Amino acid sequence: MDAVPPNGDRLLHMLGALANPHRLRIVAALASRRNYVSQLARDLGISRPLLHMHLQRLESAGLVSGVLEVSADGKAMKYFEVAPFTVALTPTTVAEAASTLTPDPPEAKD
Amino acid sequence: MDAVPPNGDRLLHMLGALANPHRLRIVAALASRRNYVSQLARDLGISRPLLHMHLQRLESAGLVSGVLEVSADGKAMKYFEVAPFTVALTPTTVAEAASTLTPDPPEAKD
DNA sequence: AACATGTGTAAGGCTGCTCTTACATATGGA
DNA sequence: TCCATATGTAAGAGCAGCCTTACACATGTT
Repeated sequence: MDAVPPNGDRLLHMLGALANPHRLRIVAALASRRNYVSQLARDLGISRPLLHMHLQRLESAGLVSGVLEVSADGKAMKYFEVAPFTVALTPTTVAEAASTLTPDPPEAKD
Repeated sequence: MDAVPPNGDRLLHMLGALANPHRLRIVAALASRRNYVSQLARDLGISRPLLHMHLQRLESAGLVSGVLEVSADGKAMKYFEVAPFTVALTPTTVAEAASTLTPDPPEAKD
C-alpha cells in the first residue's frame, strides 16, 4: 500500500490528467463501479466524443484502463475501471519528483 | 500531520497549479530554502516575468506564500516560501473531492 | 546623473486543451 | 430493410495557458 515514488515526468502526466473537473468526476464514477463508455457519458451528462477524449487522457496517465468486451447480445462494449493509484503530494515529495524531471529542450538548431 | 479533506474545487486548483514542470521546480526550490523572485529566476534559468506568473498561480492555490521585505541595503524584495500542504491522491480521495465540485454552469440565458 | 539592483505588469504571439458536430462502422431485433 | 445500440475519429471553433519583449517605478552606489 506504499506510495511508489513517481518519476517526475510521470507525476506531471498524472497531475495534468487529474486537473480537470470532468476527469475528476470520471475517476469518481469509475471508483464506485466499472462502466462502459456510452453509459458513462449518459451518467455524467456529457457527449460521448468528449468523454472518449478524457478517457484517453486518463488512460495514458495510467489512472484508468479499458477493456473491450462483447456483451451477451453481441454488442462490442468498452469497459473502463480505475487503476489503484496512490500519490502523496507534499513539498518533499514534489521536490523529489522535480529532481527527476527531464530537462528543458535547449533549442532547436537551425 | 493529517491530510485535510479538500474541497473539490480547491483540489482542482491545486492540481492545476502543480501540473507544470516549471512550477514543480519552483516548489522544489522553495522547499529547500525561501528565496526572492529575481534570485529564484536566476537559479531556475527562467525569465523573471515568467516566474512571476507561475508564482502567482502557486500562491493563488495556496501552495506558496510571499512576503515583501526590505533588505539591509534598502531594496524591496519579495520572499517566497512553500506552504506545508499535504494531499493524498487515490481513487477514493478523488471520489470524495469530486462529490463536492461546483456543478457546471447550465447555460447563459438569452 | 547614470548604473545596478529590486519590484510589478501590459501587450502580443503561439500552442495546446476543450468541446461540438459530423461522419464512419458493426451487431441484434422489429 | 430500417432502427437502436455500441464503437472510433476527423474537422473546426473558441478559449486558456505559456512565454517573450517592453515598459513602468523605486532605491543605493559610483
